[in-house]
Amino acid sequence: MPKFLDSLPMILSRSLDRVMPSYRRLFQANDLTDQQWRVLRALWEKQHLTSAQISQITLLPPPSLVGILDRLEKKNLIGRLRSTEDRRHVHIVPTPKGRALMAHMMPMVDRIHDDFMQRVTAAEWAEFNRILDKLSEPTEKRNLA
Amino acid sequence: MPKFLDSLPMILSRSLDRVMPSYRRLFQANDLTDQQWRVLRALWEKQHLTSAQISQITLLPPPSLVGILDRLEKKNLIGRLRSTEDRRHVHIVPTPKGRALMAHMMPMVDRIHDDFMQRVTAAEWAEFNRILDKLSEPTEKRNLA
DNA sequence: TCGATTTAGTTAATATATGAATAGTTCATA
DNA sequence: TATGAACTATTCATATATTAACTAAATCGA
Repeated sequence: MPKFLDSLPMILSRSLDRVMPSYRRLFQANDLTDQQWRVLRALWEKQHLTSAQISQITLLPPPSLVGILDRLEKKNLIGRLRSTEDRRHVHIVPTPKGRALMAHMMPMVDRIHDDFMQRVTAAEWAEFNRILDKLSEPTEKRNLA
Repeated sequence: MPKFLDSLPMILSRSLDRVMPSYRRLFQANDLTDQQWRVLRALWEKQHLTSAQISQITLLPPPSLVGILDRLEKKNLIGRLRSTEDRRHVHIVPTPKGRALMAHMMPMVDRIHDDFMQRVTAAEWAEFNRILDKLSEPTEKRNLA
C-alpha cells in the first residue's frame, strides 16, 4: 500500500505538473509567468480589482502578489490606483497594452482548456468536481454539519 | 461560463490549498517544510536513494532538491554519500535521528490521509483517480494512441 | 585510446511561497 | 474625540520553483 505516491497532495501535485506545461508554453511565448497570467486573467471581465480581490480570485498570497504586480506594472500591463474613498485599497487596472495582450492570448488559453475538457465526458467532469469537492472541502465547513 | 475559476489548474490549485494545511500543521510542529517531509517520506521504505530518484518520487525539481537536502543535512536528518562505483551518484541516507523523526510522524501523517479517505467511498476514490488520470495524462502518451 | 556524447549533481539568476511583522487607514465606541 | 480594534497593502527573512548553464564523471564509437 504505497500511500505516499497515492496521497491526495502527491496526486494533485503530479496532475498539476502534467497539466501546466501545455499552458506554460503559451505563457512563456508571451513573456509571462503562470502567476502573472493569472492576474491578467482575473482582470479580463473586470475594469478594476483591489489587490485583496485579486489575491482571492487567483489564490496568490498577498506577499507574492506585491512582486507580481510590480513586474506587471514595470511591463506596462497594469496600473495601480490608490482608492480615494478608502485609501487602504489599491485598485489594479489593466492598461491598453495589458488588455491587448489578454485579447491576444485568451482564445489560445480557452483552446487549451477545451482540449483538456475533450478528454472526458460532461458527466465525468461533473463527477470529478463533485468528488474533489468532497475530498478538499474545508474542514471548518465540515464540522458544522 | 466562468472558465477561469473552473479551469483544471485553478481547481487543482484550490484543492491543494485546502488540503495542505491539515498536513502542514504537523510538519511545522516538527520543524519541517512540506518539501523536507516529502524527502524523508521517500526514504521511509528505503535504505538509500540517489538524488535523482528522490527527485522523481517527490516531484521536487533537482535544483530545489539541492537546497532541501542541504537543510536536511544541516539538521542531521539525512547524510550524503558519494557513490564509489559511479562517482556521479550521491546516495541519500537517513540518519538515526532522521529515522526516529519519520517513525514519530508517520502514524500521524497516515491518520491525516485516512481522514481524507473517509470522506469518499472506495468506488468514488477509484473513479476520481480514473478521471484525473484521463485529464492529466501526458500529451506524448496520448498521441501514441 | 581519444574525443564526442551523456549523465548526475550542482550553481546561477530570477520569480514565487510562506509566515511574521509593520505602516498607514478606517471604524467602533467609550 | 481619543483610542484601541480591525483592515489593506506592504516589507522582511527564509525556503522553494523555474530555466539555463556548468562541472565532473562515465560511456561510446571511430
